[in-house]
Amino acid sequence: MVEYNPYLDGLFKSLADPIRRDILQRLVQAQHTISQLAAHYEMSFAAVAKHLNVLEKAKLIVKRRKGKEQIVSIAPEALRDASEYLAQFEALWNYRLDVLDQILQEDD
Amino acid sequence: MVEYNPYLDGLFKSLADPIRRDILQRLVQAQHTISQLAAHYEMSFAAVAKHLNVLEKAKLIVKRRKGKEQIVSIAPEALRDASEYLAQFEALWNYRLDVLDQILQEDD
DNA sequence: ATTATATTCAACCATATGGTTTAATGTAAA
DNA sequence: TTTACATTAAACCATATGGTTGAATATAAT
Repeated sequence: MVEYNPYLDGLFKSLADPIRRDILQRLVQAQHTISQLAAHYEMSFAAVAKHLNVLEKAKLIVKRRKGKEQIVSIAPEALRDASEYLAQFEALWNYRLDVLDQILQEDD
Repeated sequence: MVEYNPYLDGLFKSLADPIRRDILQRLVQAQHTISQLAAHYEMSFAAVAKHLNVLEKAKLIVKRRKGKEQIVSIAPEALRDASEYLAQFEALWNYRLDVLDQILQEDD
């Protein structure tokens, strides 16, 4: 009955880290190279690169090479997937409230 | 510049686990006692209780005692918070596209 | 061809996470 | 007041995570 969806695992796991959310905030406004992103944080370059790998596996960002640099940009489809997953709860929840309403009306 | 929001950490971390997502799916349809929930999974009772603690800390569920049982229900506000956080990206993204449009039009 | 820059990879470490089992606690029922 | 049931807490274990440093690789610039 449990629908194992590793894609959602990676998506939400990515979003659970404040550094990764901050990276997404920057990327939604403009693309950056890996170095440019790394310069904003106090941790090592390698640590930021690891965060980017996590985001990339979750399909939240894409990288493309330009010369010796790598340009990182956001991939909003995954954000939408996460958003739609949550919206589905709201739909179920509203359905439940409707059913409750009907039951109450039947008491009249 | 990084907005450390531990509330979002807990929210998305909770959603990153398939068991916890499944629990939320069940709860959005009806409330359950802890035992009822635990009966659906192959892991130990204690493990399920731990998952519920994670969800409770994230404010995704609430428990209330009824006799010797504890009744678990969903707390949809937190789901909405997560949903709104993601929607904010979509807004920023659309803004960025608009700006891009304007720049292109200025070339005419 | 050498050197500098940007990135990736590997080894390592401390802590967090998700599971276990067993003991302790709170509440209801006999 | 025992006894049974539901839950919580504690101790423990294996693996994952997020960080480090240093070496290796890829591309550009001299």
